[in-house]
This record gives sequence, structure tokens and C-alpha cells, in this order.
Amino acid sequence: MDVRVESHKGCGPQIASWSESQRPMRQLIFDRVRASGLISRAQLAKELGVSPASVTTITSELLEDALIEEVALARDADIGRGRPAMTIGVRGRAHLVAGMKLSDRQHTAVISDFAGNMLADHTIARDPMAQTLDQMLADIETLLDHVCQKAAINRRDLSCVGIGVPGFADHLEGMVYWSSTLSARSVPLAAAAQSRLGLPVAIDNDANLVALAELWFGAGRSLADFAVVTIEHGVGMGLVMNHRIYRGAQRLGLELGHTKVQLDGALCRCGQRGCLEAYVADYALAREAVTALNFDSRHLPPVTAVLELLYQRAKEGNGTARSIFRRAGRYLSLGLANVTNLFDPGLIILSGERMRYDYLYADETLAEMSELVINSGRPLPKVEIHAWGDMLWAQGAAALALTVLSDQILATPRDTNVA
Amino acid sequence: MDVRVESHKGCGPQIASWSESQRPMRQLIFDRVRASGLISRAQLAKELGVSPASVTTITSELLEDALIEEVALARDADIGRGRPAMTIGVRGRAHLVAGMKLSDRQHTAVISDFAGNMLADHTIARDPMAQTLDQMLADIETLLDHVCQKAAINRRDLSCVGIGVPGFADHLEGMVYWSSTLSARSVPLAAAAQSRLGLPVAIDNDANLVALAELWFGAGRSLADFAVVTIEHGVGMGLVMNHRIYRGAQRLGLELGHTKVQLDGALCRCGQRGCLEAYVADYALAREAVTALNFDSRHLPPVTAVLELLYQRAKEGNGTARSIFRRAGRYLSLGLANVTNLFDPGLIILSGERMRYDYLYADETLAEMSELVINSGRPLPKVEIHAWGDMLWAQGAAALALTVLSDQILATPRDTNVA
DNA sequence: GGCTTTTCTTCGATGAGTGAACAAATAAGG
DNA sequence: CCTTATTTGTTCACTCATCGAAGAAAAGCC
Repeated sequence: MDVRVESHKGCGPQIASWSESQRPMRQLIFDRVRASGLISRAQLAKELGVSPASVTTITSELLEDALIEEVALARDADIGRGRPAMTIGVRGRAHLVAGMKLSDRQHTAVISDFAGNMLADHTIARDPMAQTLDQMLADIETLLDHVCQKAAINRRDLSCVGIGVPGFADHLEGMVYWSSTLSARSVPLAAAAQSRLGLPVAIDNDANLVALAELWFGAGRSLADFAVVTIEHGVGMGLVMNHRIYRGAQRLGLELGHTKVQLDGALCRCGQRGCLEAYVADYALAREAVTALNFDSRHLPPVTAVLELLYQRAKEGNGTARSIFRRAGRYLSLGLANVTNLFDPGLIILSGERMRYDYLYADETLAEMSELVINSGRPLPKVEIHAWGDMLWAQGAAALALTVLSDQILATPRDTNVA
Repeated sequence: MDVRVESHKGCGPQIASWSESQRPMRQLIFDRVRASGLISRAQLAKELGVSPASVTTITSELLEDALIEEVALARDADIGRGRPAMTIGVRGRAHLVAGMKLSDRQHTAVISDFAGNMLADHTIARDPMAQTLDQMLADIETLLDHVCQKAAINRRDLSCVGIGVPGFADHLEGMVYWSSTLSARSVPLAAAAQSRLGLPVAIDNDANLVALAELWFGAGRSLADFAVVTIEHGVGMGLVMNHRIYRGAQRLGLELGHTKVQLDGALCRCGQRGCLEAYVADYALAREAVTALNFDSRHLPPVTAVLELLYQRAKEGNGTARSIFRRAGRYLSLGLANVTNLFDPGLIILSGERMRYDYLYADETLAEMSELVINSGRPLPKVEIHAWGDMLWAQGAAALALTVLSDQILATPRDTNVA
């Protein structure tokens, strides 16, 4: 009957092995406790879709390991009858981590406890010049010691350090392939810092840190997917997909600042032409400002001062100054439209100190963006402006350290880390 | 001692519930068998990192359900000593599915068995005009009946139908928000086809089908991440991430064709200006050709004929014709560079019948692309050209139907589908 | 003071997966 | 030809995570 020849050449994706796809419930429960701050066991069971029995078992293990603690709820909080809930939260004192953001003009660091409470911060200024690895390590060490002193702790009390750098950083490999702050290419920063500090170190691209900060502390906490676009000395992007940072297939993607928006366009500091960055980053505005405001090119004030002056002139009604911001705004809207067309996120967060130059994000810009997004028949992504400072980036680095740390602690078999 | 105030406001992403993250081993084993074509139980255990005992248990269940079958290996295949392996493969006869690709000038369909073997195909030509939903459903029904007849099966023997359409299609909701082939917007195509055909129907954007086809049958099978760019009447894109199709955060992303490559640029058929499509899609070339070749604008030949002529002229050395291809090539390289800068895939597959106009993908274009990709210190993605026809798209649709079908069969508790 | 309600724990049951032993089927070697 | 080594596949008792049900604990309500 069935004379059809059945070949067996196979089809379908060749997916990796079994063990990787499993995320143990220990981690899920811990993550949930940390995300909630304080939560009762009953609530945990409901939210995770797990039996109360399992929650009891696992939380008692975590309590025994002193990773979480029971906290009596404030008296006025529980309304309604029934046995009052005993809430649990992450035990902040269990571990301490540091987060640092290295950038062109300053390095910032924070100390955070295991529950994500910020205990201290510190900033050191620096010259915007590329450093050698040794210089950078020295800076890192100094900064770390200062912030530890502020938090009244010893450096050895830390369990992990997270570091964010501008440029091409591979989180997984711990490599920095290029950074404006480093003179050398392909630097194994994570390993170098780890041996210098005697502490576990995790690194990442700085834009990812902002995304992580929004995911951990900000607007993104309740969202599965959103994008963060940072505009500072360069233009960066971080993307959260399904509650995770997406770093590109080979972990060096999302270089929004260097997507081309114009063939043979404006010169970018990367050496290529037509990059988005070459139209909207601070140096792009500054170099036009120098022309427009007739500066003496031999005695240029710092970039921030130039921009401040340009902003003043624009507010006063100076047409040339306005047109500079105007063009940057138009290209920004084009860049955001492309992000929307490609990633279709539900929310785009614009971040960066310079967001206060509101010409950049004027309603005009957002309206333009909506005109450049292909009309798919569905609502456009919301756009939010978060003009937070460098502290946020360092907090993202702390969050990075916390993920690495807690994953490591919880993944290992229990009896090895009873300490 | 520790007077630090510990607040418990919580931090970290708020991830969804437990049950979703689990993918049962039944599915993993089945997927692996299908991917391998023929594989022994011992090999399965090794590749999945699972004990042989579990493999025996689960495969015997699958055998009982007649989803897989034992196939004696060819005599000359087994070299080496030890008990010869008994290989298993997906039982093709277990189910049949259809895949269809609807496009402007033709509709294509294939019949595939459960193991992914193509049994028959059929194509019907049509006028490039938008249809009503009823007309499209009629076309679908006719096409399906024809291809079933060729495969000598009854329509009711099918277990699932996969359909790909150009435009904005939401796979999850089964909605088509806009398509060049449909006159109406926001059409619930999956539901409509399902009730018309009396069969389960899954739909998707057509570019995703090519990505799926590459993932199931082509170069992408061994890769976790790659991108597919299709150039036909429009420019589409499919992305595979971690062995899965990525559809954008809200499932309508990856509209590469409508990313803007020029402010106030060429007019696109979407009504906006500066879309990549407006420079490299077939209609973009054709409208320039009409000017360059001095056609009588009242009696235009079909687009394909115009392009063919343009290609001839360019090959003969006609400067204007060459410049048309040249410009398209430059913008294509810009688009590919942006894909690389954002997604950083290891491989980009260029697909589409028109890839034979090799001016578009000349070494020149690829060289240009590499100059537009930011130099991260790591190798550029490979670019492959696959000039396959519409049949590939329909095969992708069949793969879509197979994923939906097998996930559904394997996810349900076992005893309910012993039939 | 009962009664209801909610939280949390205890304990036996269940089921998925494993390890180890063993049966089966072959090649290599004397 | 018979033994030995080797590989495949199965069986079965065991572990471990999770669940359901029952019950203990701690409140408010009447």
C-alpha cells in the first residue's frame, strides 16, 4: 500500500543537551524573594505556581544557609483575618558586592548588600585619556578601597565585583576587545582585575548595565522586554528579552551607535562614516557648536561647557544652535524608529545625563519617530526618559555582581556552601 | 554592631511562574530523534547527557504511541565491534502536514510527513492584487486540494497546516495585521482558515519561514544563532536565536525592509521615505529601470521582465543600468552592516530568487559591508547566498506546522493521545 | 468561647530520572 | 571454535524533587 520511500535524513534544529535547560526551583524561589523584597511563603507558592510544601522545604534550606531571613511584618500591614503571614526577605548581610562603572571622565563605584541595598558610593574624576591596563587596575583598586572605607568594610568582605566599561566587552569571556578608556585591544580585564583584587570579577558593556539597573531597580522590573538607549559620550543600547539581558548572538551586538544612518555621512570617532553616534553623541554636537559659536579652535573649553553654552543659545532663540539640536533630534528619532522596527519592544527607555537637553527628546522628536516606524496596526512602544547619573550605571554593575554571585551560590550543591 | 538599616524593597526581575520554564524530556528526545534522522539510543543518551535507562523508557513510550519506529541500520554502516546499534527515527506515516506560502504572484504548497519528508508540491499563479479574506481562503482551499491530490491523500489525513504570508503576521495570535496580499487589515487568518479547512492552522510571517526552513533543513541546523535576509518584492528578515525563531518582543519585529537608511529618502510602498526596501527591493529597481531604459510608461511590462532587461543592459556595460544595481548593492551592504552591528550573528544567509542578479551581492557589496561594520576585534559574520525558490518558503511553513503539531502531541499527557 | 479563615508544616505518595547489574549481540584474538 | 573485549539496550531498586492531604498555629468574627 504505502510504497513511499521514507528517508531518514533528519530535520529540525540540533539543540544542546538536557541539563542546561533546567533552572532549579531553589534559584527561582530565591530570585522571587529578592524581587519581592518581602514576601510570605503562601504568596510565593501562589506566584510561582508551586505547592506550599515545596516552598516550606526550600525556604527552610535557604534559612539554614543564612541566605534569607524571616522578618516580622509591620503591625499595620496585615488586614484581614487568618494566621498572619511571616514574610521572608533576602538576608542583606549574607554577602556584599561592589559595582563600578568606568568611563571617560570619571569612575564610579557603589557597595551593595546581598538584598540590593546600596550602602555607599564614591566617584573619582579622571582625564579622558586611554589608560594602560595597569593604570586602570590601579584606578580600580583605589576606587574600591575608597568606597569600602566609606561603607566601613574591608575589601575582603566583598564576595564579587561587577565592572562596566564602555566599548566592546564580552561578559562571558571577560574580555574587553576595545574601549575608549583602554589603550590596548583585546584585554582580559576580568581575569586581570580578579587576580589584582583577589576577588571574583564580572565585566560587561556599560549600556548593558543600565538595562540591568532598569531591570533590577527601575521601570523594567515588571516587564519581560524593553530596550534602553543611552546617549552620552557615545550612543549605546541594552536590550532585555524575556527578563534577560540580550547581548547579541556572539555577545558583541547591539552597537546602535554605530548603525549607519547615512551613506558617506558624518565622521564618527570609530573612523567610519554615517554612524548614528556621529549625529547625536556629545562630541558630534560639540564639534558643530565649535563652528556655530565661533570658538577659538586653539583654546577649546571642555565638551560639557560647549554643550551648555550651545543649549543656552538655543533657548535664547539662536537659529544655528537650534538647528544643531534639531538635526540631532531627527537622527535620534530615526535611530529609535529603527530599534522599534527591528526589536519591537514595548518600552524604550532613554537614559543619560545629557537627556536634560530637552531639544533632543522634545515631543517633536517623538512625533517624528512615530512617523518613521512602520505602521503595523499596533500601538507604538512607550518612550520614557530617565536622566539618571552615573550612579545608576554603577548600580547596574552591582546587580551584575549579584546575579553572578547568587547564581553561583545557589547552583552549587547545598552542603558545599554551608561555610 | 550592625546598625545599618536593611530595607526590603526588593530588586531583580520579576519572572513568571515555574511551570513554563520546563521542557519535558519526552520532547527533547523526540526533537533529537527528528533532528538526527536515525540515531541509536546510546547516542541519544550521550548527546542529551541523560542516562540510557531514561532513553529506553521514553523511546519505548514513543514507540508504543507509534510516533517513532525502529529502523535496521544498513549493513555496511556499522564499523567497530560490540552489539550493533538499533537506530530509531521519526515514523513518517504517523502524521501528515501541509505548508503553504502565499505571495503576490503565486501561492505554493507542499505536503510533508511527520519526519519532514516532502511528498508533493504544487504552485498556482495569481495576479498581484490584494484579495479579500474570502478569496484568499478559497485560494488556500483550492491549493490544498490540489497538492493533496498530487500526494494521493485526503485533506482529512492532514494533522496541521502551516501558512506563511508577507507582511505583519502574529504567529501567536494568528492575526495578520497587514499584508500586501490582503485588502483588509487585522484579519484573524489562522482562525478563519482553521474553520474553513476543518484543520488546525498556524500562520507566520514569510521571512520567518525561510529562517525556519534553514533551521530545519538547511545551513542553520547546526547553528544556534543566524540571520536570514530575504530580498524579493520586499526585504524581510528572520532571526534564529538559541535555536529558536525570534520574532521581536511583541512578535511584530524584524522589519528590516522598513528600517530607515536615509532621512527623507526614496519613497517606499509603505508610504514612508528612506526605507531600505525603497532602495533594494524589486520594485525599487524596476522604477529606476523604467526611467533609465526609456519605457513607455503607459505600457509597462511586468516587473520581472523589466529587471531581466535591466540586468542584460548592465552586463552589456550600460553605465546607467550598472549604477542602478550599484546603488542597490551599496544600500544592501549598509542594511547588512546594521544587522551585524545590532544582532552580531555568526552567519547571515541571503535568500531570494532574485539573488541571481549578482550585482547585488558582488564581492564589492560584501567588501563594503565589512567596511561598515564596526570593528570589534572579532571576525565578521559569514555571508551565504541561497538562491532557492518559493518551494523553500513552503517547506518552512511545513516545518512550522510540524513544530506546532509535535509540541501539541508531546505536551499533552500520554494516555490521552494513544488514539 | 466557638467558628472561620489563612498560613505554614508534616508526612506519605508519586513520578521522573539514575546507577548498577545484567542480557544481548557483535569483532578480535588465540 | 571458543574465549574475551566491547558496545548496546533493558531491568530494577533507589534517590530526590515535588505534591496532596491532613493537621497545627494564629489570627479575626460573632
